Amino acid sequence: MSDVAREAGVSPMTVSRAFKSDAYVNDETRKAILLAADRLGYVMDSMASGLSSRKTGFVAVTIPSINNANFADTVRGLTEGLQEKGLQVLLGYTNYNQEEEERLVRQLLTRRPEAIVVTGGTHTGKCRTMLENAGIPVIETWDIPADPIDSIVGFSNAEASAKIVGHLVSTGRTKIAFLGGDASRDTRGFDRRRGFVREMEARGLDATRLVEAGPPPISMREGADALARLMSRWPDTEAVVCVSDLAAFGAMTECQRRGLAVPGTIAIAGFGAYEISDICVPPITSIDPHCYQIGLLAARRIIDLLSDGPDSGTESRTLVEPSLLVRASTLSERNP
Amino acid sequence: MSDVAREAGVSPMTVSRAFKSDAYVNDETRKAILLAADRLGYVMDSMASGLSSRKTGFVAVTIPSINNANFADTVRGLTEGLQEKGLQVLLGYTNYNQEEEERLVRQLLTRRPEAIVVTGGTHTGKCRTMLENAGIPVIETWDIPADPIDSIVGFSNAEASAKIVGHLVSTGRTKIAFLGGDASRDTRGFDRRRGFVREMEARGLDATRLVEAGPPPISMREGADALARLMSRWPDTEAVVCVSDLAAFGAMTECQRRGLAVPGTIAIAGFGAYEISDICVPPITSIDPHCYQIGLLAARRIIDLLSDGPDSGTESRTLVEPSLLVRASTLSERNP
DNA sequence: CGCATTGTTGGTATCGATACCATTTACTGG
DNA sequence: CCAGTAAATGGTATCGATACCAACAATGCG
Repeated sequence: MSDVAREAGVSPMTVSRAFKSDAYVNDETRKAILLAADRLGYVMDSMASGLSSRKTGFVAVTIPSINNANFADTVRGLTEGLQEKGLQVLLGYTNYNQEEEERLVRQLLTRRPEAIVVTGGTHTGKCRTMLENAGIPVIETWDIPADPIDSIVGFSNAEASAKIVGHLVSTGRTKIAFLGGDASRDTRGFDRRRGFVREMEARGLDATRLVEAGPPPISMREGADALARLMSRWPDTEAVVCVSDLAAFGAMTECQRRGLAVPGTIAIAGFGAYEISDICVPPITSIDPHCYQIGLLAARRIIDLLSDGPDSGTESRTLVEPSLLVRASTLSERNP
Repeated sequence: MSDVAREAGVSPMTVSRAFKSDAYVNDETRKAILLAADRLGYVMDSMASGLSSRKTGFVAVTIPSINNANFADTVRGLTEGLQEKGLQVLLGYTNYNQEEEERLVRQLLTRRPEAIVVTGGTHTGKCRTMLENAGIPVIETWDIPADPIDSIVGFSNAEASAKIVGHLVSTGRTKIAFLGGDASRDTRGFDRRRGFVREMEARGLDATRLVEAGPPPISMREGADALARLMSRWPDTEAVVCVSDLAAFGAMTECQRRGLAVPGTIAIAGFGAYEISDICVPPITSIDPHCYQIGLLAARRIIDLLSDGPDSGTESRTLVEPSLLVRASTLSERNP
């Protein structure tokens, strides 16, 4: 920076100001400085800037998997929402593993982010403590934790399942199964299953047709395999609620291979509004959790918190209502 | 850090060493220091550490889109390959836009990464200059640029297409179309198209059946729409090579809707070895570019360059050979 | 026993920027 | 004509760590 200052014939302090947009600098001076910087190929050092100003411009974000279009959409919403304020997303993924999340959060906090966004509301004790003591806004997303750390931007996974059950029952089906992952690791998947069981029982229906497809993420292949197991154990199943569209699509391909008509013999519903569920034949009924919107709202919340001080007036619980997308895979039996 | 030093009864310098794994510190002293740090809830400041040691621990990575399983796999490979050396990926995406890439690279360089990985070998002039002058290893991936900036880890998109053409011709098909994106933006997609045209012409076949599906990324829906246009213009088409599996799957669903048998009436091939092409019915012939491997090899290359000095002996061109995955969607007409 | 070596710790300058305060100049209004 | 204010710039301390050198104890060897 002092090289640039020398080149432009000003003090380093003025160069520093020229790179901030808001400061008092003469327009011509600034122009000359930026030109000099360009000549020398100088680019600012945000690390040093952050150390001095105590603003790194980072927002840390953790997601379970980078290879998942839903979380990717949330990250897009975050990135785009934060861009206008010059904030940059620092991304990490946990592989659906809470110990990994703890390690990751520790690593991310060493970068002194100005806020942190985590997926889900269940963490190890140490991880929670670190988040609580970090002294920055913490946003939990994709869930509605009973005891939030700070702010949340999410929806009820359980109610989303209930919504699907309601829809399936309204089409005249009662022998309904749930196809999901191991309970222990994917807490959101588990919530969906819990919502399924609760709603089935509330309607006096059998809620024991539960198939486990393995640890998350559930692949299409695992969805297909799980459907095979489901049909061999409960051959009279009329509908299956899947933990995600990927599992649902896999399950549907298995039906095709077995000659089971969808939705004639069995109805299939998914979760996530992935593109595939919209375009496959038949298209699959799904829940749109509005992933991009979650990211955008989290970004807005962060911007509010960072500008208005930590106890901004707005509600710290931002709820997003998932939408049910009824498609051909669950058309009424009477109206196929 | 000096708080921790006081708590543990040592100097700040010793605390600093206790947090590095390689330094001379008495085991008991270290244990006491880590305990004290835990009591105080202290986490290191990597930003300050990086400023002082001139090692930020960042490796910058740019990909066209975060919402793409192929690039996500490459990022996974990078992340996992770099983890053991304590290097952290700093990710950004360009939306398939070179101006955006330039902006992004500038932003990333302000974070003083120790190396940078970019997707593709085509950049704006300024972007290229910035990369050349950054003074860090630069890895271009997913391509084989004619004039690389530094190292490359990639494969020939054109040859991958040629391989598919060869396979289709070997099944007895000659009226083959290419379904891809606008040439201007997706350079890798354009290379695949170029490879297609070259190989068709080399075999004396008509290489004019080219359908454009819009700017990248090409969605499944766009693949379906493009197939519709293809069939209305050239109804006798026997096979279609798609720029990606997503477009290919979309195209196949359109065939299902139109009652065109795959592979009986028309064969379909994709690119990318996405899970969907393996599990859909029929499964779709594809090219596996070994995305994860690309990331892993790039990580290895970076580790080599950072440890052995900038002119390490190993070849700076690391080539990955894409594999052709022959599946039912292109089964021979004679043998359906 | 002296001296080199190894293990362990501490002190000081420094990384590259900004916060904060001081200073200079130009301009306004009474 | 001068105090008062705003615009523009400069100087110094500092953010939180590490590099580098120095110091000292314990150990081993001839």
